[in-house]
Amino acid sequence: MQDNIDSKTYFSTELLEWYDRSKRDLPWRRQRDPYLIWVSEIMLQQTRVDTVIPYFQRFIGRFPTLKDLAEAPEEDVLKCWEGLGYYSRARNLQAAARQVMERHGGVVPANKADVAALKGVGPYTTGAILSIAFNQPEPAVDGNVMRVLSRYFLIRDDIMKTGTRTLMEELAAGLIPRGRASDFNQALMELGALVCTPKSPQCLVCPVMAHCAARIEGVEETLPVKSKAKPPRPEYRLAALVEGDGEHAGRVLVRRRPDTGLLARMWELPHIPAAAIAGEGAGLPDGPAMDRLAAELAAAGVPAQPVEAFMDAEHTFSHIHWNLRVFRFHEAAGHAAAAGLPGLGLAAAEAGAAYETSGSELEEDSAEYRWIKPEDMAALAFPNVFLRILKQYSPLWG
DNA sequence: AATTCGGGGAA
DNA sequence: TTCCCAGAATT
Repeated sequence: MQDNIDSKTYFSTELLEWYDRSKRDLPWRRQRDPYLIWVSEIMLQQTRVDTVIPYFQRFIGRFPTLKDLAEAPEEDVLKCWEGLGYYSRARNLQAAARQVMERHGGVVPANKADVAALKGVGPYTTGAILSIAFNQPEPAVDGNVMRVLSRYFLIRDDIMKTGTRTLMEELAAGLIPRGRASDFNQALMELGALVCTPKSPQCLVCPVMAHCAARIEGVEETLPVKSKAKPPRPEYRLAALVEGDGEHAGRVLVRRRPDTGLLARMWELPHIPAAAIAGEGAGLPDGPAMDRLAAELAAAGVPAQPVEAFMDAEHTFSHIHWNLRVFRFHEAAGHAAAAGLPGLGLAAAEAGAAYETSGSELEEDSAEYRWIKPEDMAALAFPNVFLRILKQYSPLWG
């Protein structure tokens, strides 16, 4: 046991010394404004430092104070988050900022219960805010920390299990040197990011290599133990890029997604589910696909004529893999084209059935549609996959 | 305890 | 390709 205590003391001391010497100069480390620390921590959830930096700079330029964020239109916040992913983080962050305005007079609270009660703030972020911004001795256990601790202390528990994180928090709490919670927690994550990496850890330059149990056993590459996530399920979708006519000339049709679920409240090109698309297995023809899409558009009050199959696009979410086939349409102002393509007979209708999915596939029937021009893109948040499509359509839309 | 939430960088 | 990243909310 004495050896164990020495091992812990050694770990904390050496890690802190290493951090003081080699920490990165990151934007959110240049001050200790709890609001800015908080914003950075939310952005950093499941997201790399290099990805976050430009978003952080832009975000705090647009919303310099918690009050600015609380008073902004939600659309502005979402637009600022565009491309960063996990958009509920942005909506929760703003909701929490409004919480702070109402409950705490605009001052980020410095106690555990109040911080943990903020929307979008879970166990990790609670510890991160309290320790980094207020130097309180709370653990902040993320993926980096679990990797470092699992190796140094040779912990073989599956880090995907809830109980393992609790175990790690108790261990991490006991490692925090008195008065150095802020630096120590950041040091732990910094080590995981720069040295104790998932693959090919740089043990030879690690400040705590001498007492790292996994290194001594030669098993550092096998830790942490982590059960594999399920692969994303494939989904096939038919999307429409509708060019406006007449008063809509120079515009394209977009719609806003529902308030909840995947990509909530983001804007997108209209699309419908399909069982498959041409080139993906069955080699289905494009005609029936365009027919179904035209019917969908007509139902939305937008008669349109198909022009061509424009492009395919893929996009992987955590749990879904989208295969998109995008068709270009031209608005047919004046007459309802719900009947579908001219010249498509019964055979085409039967082929169209092959696209249909088995379950209920009705898209949001009350979806909000809008004809937009390129300048409107500055105010509307789109998922990256649709930004790519629009950019390929024309640089005007990039 | 399992699923649902994006997107991209690195090997 | 595969992994996984300064995770949280929901069911």
